[in-house]
Amino acid sequence: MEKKLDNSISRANNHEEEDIKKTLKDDEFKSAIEEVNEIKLENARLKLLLQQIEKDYTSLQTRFFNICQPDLKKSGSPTCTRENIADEEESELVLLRLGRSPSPSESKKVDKKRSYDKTIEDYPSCNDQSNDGLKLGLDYSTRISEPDLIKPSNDPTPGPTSEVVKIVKRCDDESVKKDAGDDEVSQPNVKRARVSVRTKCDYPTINDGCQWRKYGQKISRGNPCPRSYYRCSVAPLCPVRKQVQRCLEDMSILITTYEGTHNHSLPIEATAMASTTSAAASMLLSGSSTSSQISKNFPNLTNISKTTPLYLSNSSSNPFPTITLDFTTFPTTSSFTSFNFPSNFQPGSGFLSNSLSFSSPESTIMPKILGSGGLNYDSTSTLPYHNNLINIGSSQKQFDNSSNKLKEDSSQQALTETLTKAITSDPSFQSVLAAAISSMVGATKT
DNA sequence: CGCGTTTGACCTGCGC
DNA sequence: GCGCAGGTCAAACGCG
Repeated sequence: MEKKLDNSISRANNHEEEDIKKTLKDDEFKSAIEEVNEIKLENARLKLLLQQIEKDYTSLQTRFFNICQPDLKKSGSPTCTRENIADEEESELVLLRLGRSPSPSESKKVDKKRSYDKTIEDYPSCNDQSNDGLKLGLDYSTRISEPDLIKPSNDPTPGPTSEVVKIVKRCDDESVKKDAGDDEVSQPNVKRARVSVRTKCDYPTINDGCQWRKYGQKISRGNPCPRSYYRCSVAPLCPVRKQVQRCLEDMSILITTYEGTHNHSLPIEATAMASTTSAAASMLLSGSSTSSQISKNFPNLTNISKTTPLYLSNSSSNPFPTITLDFTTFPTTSSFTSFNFPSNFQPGSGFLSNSLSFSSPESTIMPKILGSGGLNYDSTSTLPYHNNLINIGSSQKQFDNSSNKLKEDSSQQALTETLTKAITSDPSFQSVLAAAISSMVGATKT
């Protein structure tokens, strides 16, 4: 009897406990839900705050850089730290390298020069090319099969377009030896690459967006037109130089030869030309580690320069590898808005023969290009380095008039795959594409 | 007055 | 070693 009572009592107690537990759990659950909701709200607030901070940060970066740039230019003493500059560049700027960096000997020379020239150490933000700022690296290494190297240059068949890129490559054995003895053995040619640009221009010089200061003029042998020497005046220590000379055969043609690497951020409007010359220089240098290697890779280049009209009057004595870009079909009057890589690069020479055509500055928006199929890289070609056409811009003539029109109908996925394949398989394409993108970014920003 | 251009002198590398 | 040619320097000059 007692047992029964005990059992009933204990049962009642258990029941009570369960009820209590249940209510407690409900309360906990409710409070937990409330807590979670609060956290969610807080999270949303924080997200908004973070977005606001990011926005402020970006705008401050822009303002800060705008303030820093004139300071750099005027006083020559940077008012911003290297980290700041790097951060600024990362968000705002494209640092373009033409493939030349000051050699130690040049640095010494600079030290001896004019009093207002500060030492490179005084100029960390300009000097340090390995900083973390956003740079447009245009390095590329060729993958040429041995038969290609040996392939003779007996067939200087011009490319499909009438525009001619004359690749003038002189590999003076002496300079090669000298370069090999240099401190910068790893990139002996890099600092000597020159890009010559031929344009029809009525003005004394083309407006490439950069600021230049004339420091000399000389009448060179074989051309009565004086050659003018310009230095980049954007930064006091910028080693980039350009020579401007009228073409002897056609006075309306202006030959502008760029040499060196901008060690500073470039104005947006200067990126188009700088990226073009960078890409050209990269193609010229083509990843060969030594001058002799380049000489071996491109045995036909001397023949090309001899068999085609050559407008570098000093080409015979020019010890630097020079690539000449012919833009004479695009009259260049005020600014350099269109440029073209003609397509007569000889596959056997190690240069890819892609034709890069930017025909309109106003349609240079990357998503549009990718989305519209305006950019076409035919990866199905049996010769992946031969006659591939890249057509970027609003003008669809080239695109429509060729069999490439079929590509318009291909699916977006196929296009993406093709692009991916093209980009990953061809380093040259990467460098050209990088130049294209940077110039387009510049065009869209302006 | 500051900045850019002009121009003759000088430096350097290369070929003979 | 010498001469030539390309490239650079720096004082003079001009312009706004």
